[in-house]
Amino acid sequence: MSIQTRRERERAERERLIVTAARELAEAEGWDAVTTRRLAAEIEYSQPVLYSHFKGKDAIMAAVAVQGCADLAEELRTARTAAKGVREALAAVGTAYTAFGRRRPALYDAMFTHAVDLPFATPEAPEPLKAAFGELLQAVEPIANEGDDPGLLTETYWAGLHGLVTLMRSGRLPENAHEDRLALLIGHFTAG
Amino acid sequence: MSIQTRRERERAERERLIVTAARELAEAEGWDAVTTRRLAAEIEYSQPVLYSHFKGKDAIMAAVAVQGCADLAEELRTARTAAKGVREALAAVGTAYTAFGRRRPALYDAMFTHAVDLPFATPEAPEPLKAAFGELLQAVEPIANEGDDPGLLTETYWAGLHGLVTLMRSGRLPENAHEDRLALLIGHFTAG
DNA sequence: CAGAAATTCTAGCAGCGCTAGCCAATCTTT
DNA sequence: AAAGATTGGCTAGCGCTGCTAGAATTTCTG
Repeated sequence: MSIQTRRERERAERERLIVTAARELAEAEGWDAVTTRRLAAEIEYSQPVLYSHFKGKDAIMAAVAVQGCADLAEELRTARTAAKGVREALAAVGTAYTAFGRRRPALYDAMFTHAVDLPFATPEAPEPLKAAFGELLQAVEPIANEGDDPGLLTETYWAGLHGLVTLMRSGRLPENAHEDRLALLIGHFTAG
Repeated sequence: MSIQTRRERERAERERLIVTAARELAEAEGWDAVTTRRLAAEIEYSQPVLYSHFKGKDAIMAAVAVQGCADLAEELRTARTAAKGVREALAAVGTAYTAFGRRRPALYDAMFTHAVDLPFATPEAPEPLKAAFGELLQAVEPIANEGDDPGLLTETYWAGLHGLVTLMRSGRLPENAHEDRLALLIGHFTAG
């Protein structure tokens, strides 16, 4: 029993090592640099070891994405709780969200851009995903007009933020006017 | 001279053939299926011929994206001009945009998701890109509050639409509530 | 018709995700 | 404590990718 648990503990630790190495490598050099060979070298094991933990590279990215959602949720929470009013909270959360996307592009891509086999808008979604969405929801809920579904409104607000981040990051929207666009988006959501 | 022009004409025709084949293959089986070998077989030439026309696969995708923007611009124009009022026009354009993204996902990805080496928000941007954005702009402009930059407002509206399309298509937003979210987005932009 | 020039093809490189099958270290049993 | 069983990691390699060098063929020129 003790030996068994020690092994399981070591395995879990190595799994965390893989996910952390993948995230750090992706954040440092982009996901293109995260090859299974490179990742294996980074953790000082051979390639097949990765496949004893994860089904494939996509599953590793999914694990990184889940971890990233926890980070995002925390940052959103901090921003939201520090804001004074409901309008300020919505703005703070929006600013924190887009800042996260710009500061950690590779992580953001794993979370919200890359095609990934994760249940999102369902009860089976991993806890960190629901937590991140929940932070948005708590910021949006107070400014929802009666009759509006807060969940749907949050999804729509999220889509706006996501669009801003991705279009800007791919060079389709100029970076310098980001603050103005964000203000416009927030303004149109708080005005309603 | 005549021989020269004939050759150039044939070359241009083959280039169109490549772009069309790439688009059709992508729309039929997804971009993963568009390998240089497969594409070469499709146009009945050998692989290196592709590289005499385009710098690489990404350049082919960029060409497909430009073509796609022309398509989108046309559909947006149709939707906009058929609408009765300014609010209806904004809604019609938004609906047409998201419908385009859902109906032609591979094309949409090449245009707005895939990292692509195209000048977007500059005067040097290809004409079809500016045309597509121009359609959005013409729909947004009439509902802009005074003091708001219509260009920035259009970019923000675009971001909202883009976010809805991409998050839904990647399974992060449930498909069934799309109409409701779109209505919310439009509503918050027309309410101003 | 022969030489020159342009164009297309064959063949191959390096690297990718992923896996079969061997080998060694570890645990169990006598 | 030695022998057998089992777990686990490694080496090597498959089929594929985007891309390219250089041979070969076709086309035009003198």
